[in-house]
Amino acid sequence: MVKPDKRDEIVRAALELIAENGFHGAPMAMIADKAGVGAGTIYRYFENKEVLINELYRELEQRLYAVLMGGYSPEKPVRERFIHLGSAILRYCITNPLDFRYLEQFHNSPYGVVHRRDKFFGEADEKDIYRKLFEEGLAKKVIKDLPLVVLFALAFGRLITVARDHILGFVVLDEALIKQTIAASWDGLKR
Amino acid sequence: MVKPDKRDEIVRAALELIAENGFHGAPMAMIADKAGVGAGTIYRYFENKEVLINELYRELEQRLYAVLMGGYSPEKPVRERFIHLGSAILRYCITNPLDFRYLEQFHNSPYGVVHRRDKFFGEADEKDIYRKLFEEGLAKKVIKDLPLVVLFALAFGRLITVARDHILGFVVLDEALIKQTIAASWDGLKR
DNA sequence: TATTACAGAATGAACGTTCATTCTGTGAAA
DNA sequence: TTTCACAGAATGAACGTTCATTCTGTAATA
Repeated sequence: MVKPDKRDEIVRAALELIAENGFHGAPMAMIADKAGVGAGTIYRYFENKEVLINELYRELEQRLYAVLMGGYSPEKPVRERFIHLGSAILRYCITNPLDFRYLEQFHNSPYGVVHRRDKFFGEADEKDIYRKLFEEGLAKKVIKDLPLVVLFALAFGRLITVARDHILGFVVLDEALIKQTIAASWDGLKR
Repeated sequence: MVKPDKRDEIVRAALELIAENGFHGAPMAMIADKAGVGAGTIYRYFENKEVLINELYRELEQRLYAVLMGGYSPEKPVRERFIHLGSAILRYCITNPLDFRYLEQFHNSPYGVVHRRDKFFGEADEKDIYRKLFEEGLAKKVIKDLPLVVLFALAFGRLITVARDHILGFVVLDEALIKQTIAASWDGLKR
């Protein structure tokens, strides 16, 4: 009975508003307006704002995961896989600036910290390809002997920063620059 | 007539609350309470909340700048200077977690984006030692030929990420690990 | 006494959420 | 085919709360 297109409209509106104005620049009334829906209607689909925010995050996370896995071959060398993942992330962020901005907002909010803490102390996730990749790199001694968390920060912390600069208009990332950036990132990791 | 110690208390309370709970977890009434001051009193020292937030940011920026410049010798080789700056930043963030968290909150808020945009399109700042350092590195061909913004992201984006992980308790950064992290960061930059 | 600094109560705008009501589409009855 | 009854989807005005800011009376200072 529940038509999914209303739900979709709500999610899309929330994504757009939150990505552009932050959580506090996106009141429920405004989201409803943009979705072409009554304010109360949102609550037929989401228990409250927090649930909406978390559900949207999970959807984006899944989309990103699908993109990362596209063309990913676990049997290739560590370096190649690293470059594959790095390029995929950068490209995704650049072609989906709204998604990227939303993910950033989320990660830099209390929601994000809780989420990360849960992940960190929780069971190893089957989906956690980074962890696997780095652990293999460590075992094969092709990357520096540093804690996983530090490796992750070194590798991707910088990429995210570059993506943000692109979206804010401080650089224009073309194909060549993406390649060079990822290569530089790898240089920091490899032994 | 205006006693500066009240102002100081207000600033200190704001720093602590905002660093720990974000801008929206730090209502003016709570800041006043923590500062041991009436809510209205804040407005004798700061026109409004935004002004308070920006002023606090500028104070922290200056403190950080002073730390970075301590023992900095512009005549030393690029690599050494890079390592000096990187270690100084990391150490500052680690020993002043409140400052660090505040700066992060700021940078990830609309205030921060405006601030950065102004800086980017404004005149070259005399205080901008990174720019000078990287420009010199480029001229002397010791670092990769990439846009300044990308170099900056590669170099420090990751350090910030590592610092956050430390503060959130995901790694413990000891002296050795700091050294290794900075070294890895340099490896990504050098030609 | 006149002036300034201050605390905290008062104010009003903005927000998330609720709920009484209206709308819409479907299936039964005629 | 037309009419009617009904379920449940949708609505938006209203509510209670929270917050930044302003107002007001009081105490300290000069």
